[in-house]
Amino acid sequence: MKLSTKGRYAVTAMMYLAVNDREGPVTLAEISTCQGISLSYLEQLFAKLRKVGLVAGVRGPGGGYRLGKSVEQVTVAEIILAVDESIDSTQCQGTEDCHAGDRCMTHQLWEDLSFRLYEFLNSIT
Amino acid sequence: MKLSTKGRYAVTAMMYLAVNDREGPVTLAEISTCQGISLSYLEQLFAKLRKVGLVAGVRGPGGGYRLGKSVEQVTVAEIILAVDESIDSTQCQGTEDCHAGDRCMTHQLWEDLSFRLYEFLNSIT
DNA sequence: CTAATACCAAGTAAATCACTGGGAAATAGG
DNA sequence: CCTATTTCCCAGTGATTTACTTGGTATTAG
Repeated sequence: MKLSTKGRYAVTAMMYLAVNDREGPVTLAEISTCQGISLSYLEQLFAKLRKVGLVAGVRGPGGGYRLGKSVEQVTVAEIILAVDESIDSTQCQGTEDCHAGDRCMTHQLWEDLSFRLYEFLNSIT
Repeated sequence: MKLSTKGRYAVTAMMYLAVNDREGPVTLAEISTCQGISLSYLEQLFAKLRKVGLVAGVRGPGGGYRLGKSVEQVTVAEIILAVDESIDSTQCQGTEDCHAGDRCMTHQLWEDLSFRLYEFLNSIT
């Protein structure tokens, strides 16, 4: 799980999409000028969002993007995982015991915390 | 607010420190072999942690690091903020209204979410 | 005195970030 | 059919960050 500007861009863009959904598809150019991100960078982010079905593209003039699911079904964690490829788990898993037979107690603690964070980020847009 | 491997390293290292605190200071070399991080990289992380008083170094043989505060007073958010320099806020703050007088509604939404995340990360080690 | 440790600084390959540029494909409106 | 608009696609690029390496200096227990 990762949380950087990239993920923030994706989340705010999705929020923008959710807010302005009823009036037809939303142009990437519009989001670009609003959020101050370059158009092509947004394209890359939305390519990933489209790949997991979070958004759907509508081509041609008057086109743009709309949400792929209903607003209630989209979680923040989902968006971030789609855009930021998640980081690998910890090393030293079970094989080597770190210190006096502690057996990576801290790693387990971290996994607990990580899971709680993930659960938290499943609060709806 | 940022959340990457760097922050995770710091948090797990602090956990390790908290667990093995009673038996004197903990060596960086020990943490290094346990977590699979290079010693000098750990030094850099602990330099930042020491700067904000989260840890205290003990020099000489038999030395190492111990916690700067009691365990209950250390929050995860604190550790991450000490290590990962936080990212700047959003652009377009109030000055330019994005679309049909929306006035950066999505940015406000993001700030709400960001604040809730921060509040959540103030759960003690 | 010596070894172990924290401290400090500079540099480095690799990855990632945010962006630029150039296009192809689809499609609404004329 | 033509054109403008938009999504889609791909390749490259400077800046920044990551995680590490190297080479030291300062402190102190034994």
